[in-house]
Amino acid sequence: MSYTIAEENYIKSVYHLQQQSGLVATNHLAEALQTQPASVTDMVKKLLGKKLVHYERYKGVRLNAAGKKLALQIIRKHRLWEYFLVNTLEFGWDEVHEVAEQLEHVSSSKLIEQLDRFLGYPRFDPHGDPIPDKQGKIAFQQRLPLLDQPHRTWVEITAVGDESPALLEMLRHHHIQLGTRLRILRSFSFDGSIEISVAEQKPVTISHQLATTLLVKLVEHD
Amino acid sequence: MSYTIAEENYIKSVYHLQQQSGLVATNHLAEALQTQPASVTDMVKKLLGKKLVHYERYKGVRLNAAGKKLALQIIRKHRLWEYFLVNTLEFGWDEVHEVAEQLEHVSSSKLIEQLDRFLGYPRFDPHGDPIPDKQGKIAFQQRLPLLDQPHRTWVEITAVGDESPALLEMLRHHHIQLGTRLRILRSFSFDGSIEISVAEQKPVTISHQLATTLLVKLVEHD
DNA sequence: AATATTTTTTAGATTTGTCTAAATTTTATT
DNA sequence: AATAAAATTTAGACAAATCTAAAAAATATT
Repeated sequence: MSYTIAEENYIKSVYHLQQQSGLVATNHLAEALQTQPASVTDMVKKLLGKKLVHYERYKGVRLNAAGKKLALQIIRKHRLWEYFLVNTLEFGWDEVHEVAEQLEHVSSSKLIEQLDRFLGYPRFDPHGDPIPDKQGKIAFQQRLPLLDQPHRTWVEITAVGDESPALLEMLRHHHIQLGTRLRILRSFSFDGSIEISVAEQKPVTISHQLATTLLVKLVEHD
Repeated sequence: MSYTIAEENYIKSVYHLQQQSGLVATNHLAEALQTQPASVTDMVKKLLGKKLVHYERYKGVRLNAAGKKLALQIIRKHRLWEYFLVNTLEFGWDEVHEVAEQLEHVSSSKLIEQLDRFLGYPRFDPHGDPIPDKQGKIAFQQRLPLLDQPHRTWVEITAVGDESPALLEMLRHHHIQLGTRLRILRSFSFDGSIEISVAEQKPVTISHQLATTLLVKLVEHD
């Protein structure tokens, strides 16, 4: 079975939206896909016909097993291409999404296998999101809000909240990227900013807004 | 301006066909694109509307300057991807065409720039066809039929006639690839086969059929 | 030159994915 | 519980790219 680009985009959106809401509402999907609710109803019926979703009129839509499997394959392709663009072609973080949206619809299992191999079977994309493997299996990694962590505890950045150029610029300025180790030294109640120590360097202060975009895992430090 | 995949495929086909015939006939284009003549007429009118071709009813179609420029950009993408697939992802020669057909329609000038850079600005694809540069300029290289070359003259393989798995297997067997230097030692009138010496090795005999697929340039040998 | 054949175009239909406007169902409010 | 508001679906239309069948033009043949 092969699917159109439109179908693949719907499946991907349903996957992402149902992570939060369980059943996905027509309007919600229309908003995400920048289209009209009536168009969504039409397409959902097609996906139902292709046995990729569960659907009840006026209730909402969600992926069945086949739909989830397809979604994971599309997400795999998207994230592998993002990894390629950033790590091989030296794209900035913030420039990859649109291109990966196109590349993810290229259909060739050999292409994806070989790309995965060439890249060294990466398990996380440049934003810290997991790359499903060939079987659709997703590696788990902690993604705890940095701000919830106790002071002086060493953590490692595992993901970032968004992929805007502005955030990228900010993180580059502080020499922070995925994998960077740091710990909170203190926090200021005045503006919610925090003082952190990045990888043994001398402490710097970052804004509350920046801190909220950072997700971390706990690490033992030696 | 941006173009649909169908439009790009038509432009590419017209480009290739007009290399031979000047004006491209409707049936000829239909044959190349595996579609009906009526569909070709429809699309050619669209391309005329977009000012990419010259067209006169019942006469034929050919690219104007804008159409040629577009065709060269598409061909550039196709051949860069083929080079990538063979040299980076270790595809066989014969496996790249279909995938490159899809990749060539991904639209991102940064992607192509960076890919070109990553690959080291190659000027010829894995079949020996030239890769147009950013400006659409094509490098020239001799492509003389091997069989026309005088005996004992050193030549270098610059291109191959087709991209079949069968030909690839045959060439691998003889350790012949693009860039291989060889010379004809003698030819046999019985079956048209020729004896060649590949890069100082001991002579081998190859069939007439194989010899006709090989294109070469003259080289000075020391 | 008249006729037959081939090529090309036109006319009208189909599929995919979308839209607007109207109708229907569900949910919220009084 | 009745009514208002919001969400969703249905009906009918449209653009892109294709098709088949018929008409028109160009080319070849007698």
